[in-house]
Amino acid sequence: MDIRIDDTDRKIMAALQRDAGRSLDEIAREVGSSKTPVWNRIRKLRDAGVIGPQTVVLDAEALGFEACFFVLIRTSEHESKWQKKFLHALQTRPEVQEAHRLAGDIDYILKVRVKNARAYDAFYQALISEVRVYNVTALLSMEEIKSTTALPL
Amino acid sequence: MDIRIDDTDRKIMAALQRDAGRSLDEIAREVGSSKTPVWNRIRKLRDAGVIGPQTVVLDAEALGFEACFFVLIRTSEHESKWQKKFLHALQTRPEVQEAHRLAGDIDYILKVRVKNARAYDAFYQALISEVRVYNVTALLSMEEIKSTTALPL
DNA sequence: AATGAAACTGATAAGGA
DNA sequence: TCCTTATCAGTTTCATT
Repeated sequence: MDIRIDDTDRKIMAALQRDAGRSLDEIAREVGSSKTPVWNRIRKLRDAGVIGPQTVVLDAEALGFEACFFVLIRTSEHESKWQKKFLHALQTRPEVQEAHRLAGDIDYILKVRVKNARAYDAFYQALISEVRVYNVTALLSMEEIKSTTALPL
Repeated sequence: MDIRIDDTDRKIMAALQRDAGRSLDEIAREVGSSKTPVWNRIRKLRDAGVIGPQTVVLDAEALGFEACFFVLIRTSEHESKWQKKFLHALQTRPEVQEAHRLAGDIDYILKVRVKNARAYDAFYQALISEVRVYNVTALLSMEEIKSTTALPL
């Protein structure tokens, strides 16, 4: 299950991150190779799960998602039963775009994208009624300065 | 520049978010329409900028990006000259995957993806030597519970 | 919205460095 | 082993109906 990733693989992935909606020929030209080897490498990386699904970036604001919150959560509960329920709630709710378990003082951070402040409140009320949390701080984004999923390969 | 987005448009975008690497025929089947109208709608949405670039999701861990920090920043400086410099620093540094200006107590939040803790420290030192900040708190992610860019259309 | 035609692309096979 | 070339079914793109 070990996979060797060389420089050409990295170049291909960088090219795909930049714009995955291009032909193999164009990608191949960009990385200085040709169709077949590029295709084989992409397949290899996909099979290994290094390259995941292909998506499009949508304009959240244009689609009415005008509010974005970062939510800092502290909890006193750390039993596996509680955690399971909490994780399930996060996975299920589509407004949760990111969720991380943290080291230290704060236990979890969420990124929550909603249409407006009222929708955030609805989310918040639903969450705290589902699982007990000790302390919640919501940080409201005023401006998205940067947003990318690209890794600096 | 106003664009009307109807239910079919939303279905198409939802389908593309799920998996953009499919043929028009498949997308059309999924949304219950056919090739030509779907193609015309996608083109319209792309031209309007609602549908943005196409990318691939890469496995950060597999590529050696094993550390992810959320960085909370407070600053005392609010002049436009400082801000310009700060924003430029964020835009330029590839380890910054997200940056938001916040309302309230904390001024900015960053999501920083790096290979390891040492790389984070290098980033941090470089940042504070470039621009003055009053207070920085780094939250270290132990586990990425959820990560998606999909909007719940 | 369906048809259809031309250009382009993805996917694979065969053979070479 | 990895690359190049050749091939062709499938796909995109777009004009016409």
